[in-house]
Amino acid sequence: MNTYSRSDITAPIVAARFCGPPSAMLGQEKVPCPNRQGTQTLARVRAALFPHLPDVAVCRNVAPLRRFHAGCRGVVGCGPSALCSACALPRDENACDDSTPDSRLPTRADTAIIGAFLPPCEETRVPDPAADVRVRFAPSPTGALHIGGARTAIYNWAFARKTGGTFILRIDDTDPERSTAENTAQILRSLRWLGLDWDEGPEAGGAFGPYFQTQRAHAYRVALERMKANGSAYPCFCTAEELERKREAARSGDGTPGYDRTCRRLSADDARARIDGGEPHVWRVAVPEDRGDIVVDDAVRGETVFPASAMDDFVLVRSDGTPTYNFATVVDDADMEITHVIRGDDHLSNTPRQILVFEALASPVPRFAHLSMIWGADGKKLSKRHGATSVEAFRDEGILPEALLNYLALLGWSLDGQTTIVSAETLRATFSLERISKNPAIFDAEKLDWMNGVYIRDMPPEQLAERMLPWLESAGLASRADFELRRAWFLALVPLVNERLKRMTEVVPALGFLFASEITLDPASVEKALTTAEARTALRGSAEALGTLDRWDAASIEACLRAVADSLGVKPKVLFQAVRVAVTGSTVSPPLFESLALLGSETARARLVSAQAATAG
RNA sequence: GGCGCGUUCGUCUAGCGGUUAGGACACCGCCCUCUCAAGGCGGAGAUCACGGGUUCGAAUCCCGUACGCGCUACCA
Repeated sequence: MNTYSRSDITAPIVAARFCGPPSAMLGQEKVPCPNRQGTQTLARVRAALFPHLPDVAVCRNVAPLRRFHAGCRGVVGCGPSALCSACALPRDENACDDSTPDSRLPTRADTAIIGAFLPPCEETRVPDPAADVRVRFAPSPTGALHIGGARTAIYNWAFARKTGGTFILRIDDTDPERSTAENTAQILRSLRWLGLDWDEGPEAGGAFGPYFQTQRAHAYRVALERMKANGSAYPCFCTAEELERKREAARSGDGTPGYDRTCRRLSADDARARIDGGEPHVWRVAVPEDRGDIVVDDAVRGETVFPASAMDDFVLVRSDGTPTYNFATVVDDADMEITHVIRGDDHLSNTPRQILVFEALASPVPRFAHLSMIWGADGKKLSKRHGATSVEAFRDEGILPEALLNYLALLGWSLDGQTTIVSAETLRATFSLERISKNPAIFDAEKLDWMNGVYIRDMPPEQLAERMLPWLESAGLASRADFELRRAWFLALVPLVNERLKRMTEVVPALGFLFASEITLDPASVEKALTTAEARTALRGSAEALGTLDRWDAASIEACLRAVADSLGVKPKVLFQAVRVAVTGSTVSPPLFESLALLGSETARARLVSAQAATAG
């Protein structure tokens, strides 16, 4: 492992590819690029604005904030990953710490502020979206991961895997009231349970962090500075009451609601004076006057056009300094170089607003793909009333992760219209944005159950046995030690149930009679199969005959019982049902002879006897 | 109110100008069978929301209408 310490920094000057005004340039040199073949042009620039810094160079369009050790504060834009440009050592997240910033080096905020004053770079990097896909799933930890979010995560993951891109997990925890660490933990757990792995994000690290919005305050500050500098953001001092009044007026008026841009007309001096005077204010985007209609080329919906006139100067930063959602996500997406935004339909109307911010930041606008919502069976928004909605609830109700993944993947996406069983492997090999459907979908729990059954049936026996154990354990019927001790016996359980289970929760009711020492006979079953004199005779005959068996296996038991039925003149079916109820407690059970074989001769005969006693009177 | 999105069997979907509108779940029937399942075979189920166009021809393209949903916050 490569280690790194602050003293390893030999040059106090941070260099990067330079594209600022020549007057600011102190020197220029071509150096070998540490990250790829060839050279890059480095420049040294006097940043007069930042006297506490040494000579600094930045390029605003070459991803100025990327790819350096967390503690290095370096700047570079050259290829994905590999070396830290400030120390030229391989990046190793764990070896760096960000706790003691070096005052000689520009902070991230500094570099970006400088960038804002520089003209656009001639060599704007044109990302090739096909070659370098970066997608993100950005849940808000205000609750458990629900199936809508899970589906969004699945699509993002599948798309990243299919394209060989990067899947990023980011936590949108800007709502301090409702965001909890436990929710975050649960979301990570749910994603992992589904088999989704992320390349960057919590517990995975990555060069574009931090991945929690609450830790990204500086990024929002920097972005706002840039927007202030290029005139795309302005302070607004209007009070809530004033705004409310304006909204009312607009709503009853010509039908173009939104902020009336009063404060946009303030002079710069005026605004500065009021800010300096401590007057509370928010920051708004200045939607360009000459901006034409905004078209969103959505991968799912095609081109949708939003009239620019409908865009008002919405708030970017609240009066308490925190960013609004539409600002924060864009800053994050821009900083993290997200190429494709795959998310819920409810954000489609926000997209033109966000595009405006991307443009103001001079960042490439990602491709969008908006997914339709998932509804409950009644066509209403999914809620507790519809039963399980969180991933963990499905887990607890005996749904297999691969089944939930499969079901959710097909709820809004199709491979070919025929295929219904899609493994994670085929998903990651075949997923495409083009085959996402536009229609909202209603969640069909019955189909999920069917699919779960398919996965249970198709599972290798050893694996099913293994997966059944936790359910038996939590019911107090078996233990791990038990399982290890009698592996063959547990394995033999599988064929009894694998064709009969829809959910893993059914394991215990289906197999309980094989574990419990005592069983209770289901009254309705007794009524149906045990009340006749014929049935009691059958039980007695069966108990006796089985006692003489020297081979205790399914075939022998079957032969024996058929012989008993024959000699007693009782219909085999009648005898079997009587025995079934006596031994399993119910008219519905796994196959009788196999069940008896696994139960053991002793217990089986004991139950036949006690059932006679129970029904005698 | 304004803007945007959506509408193919009960449900999920295929379809991208010419199909008997295909598949899956659920449902019904038959077969198999020691119960329940699973499996096999078959069936019913969609005037492609509605109304206009364009076209020789439209579920597919265009325009309206209806209904549903989203956004229109110093929510996310």
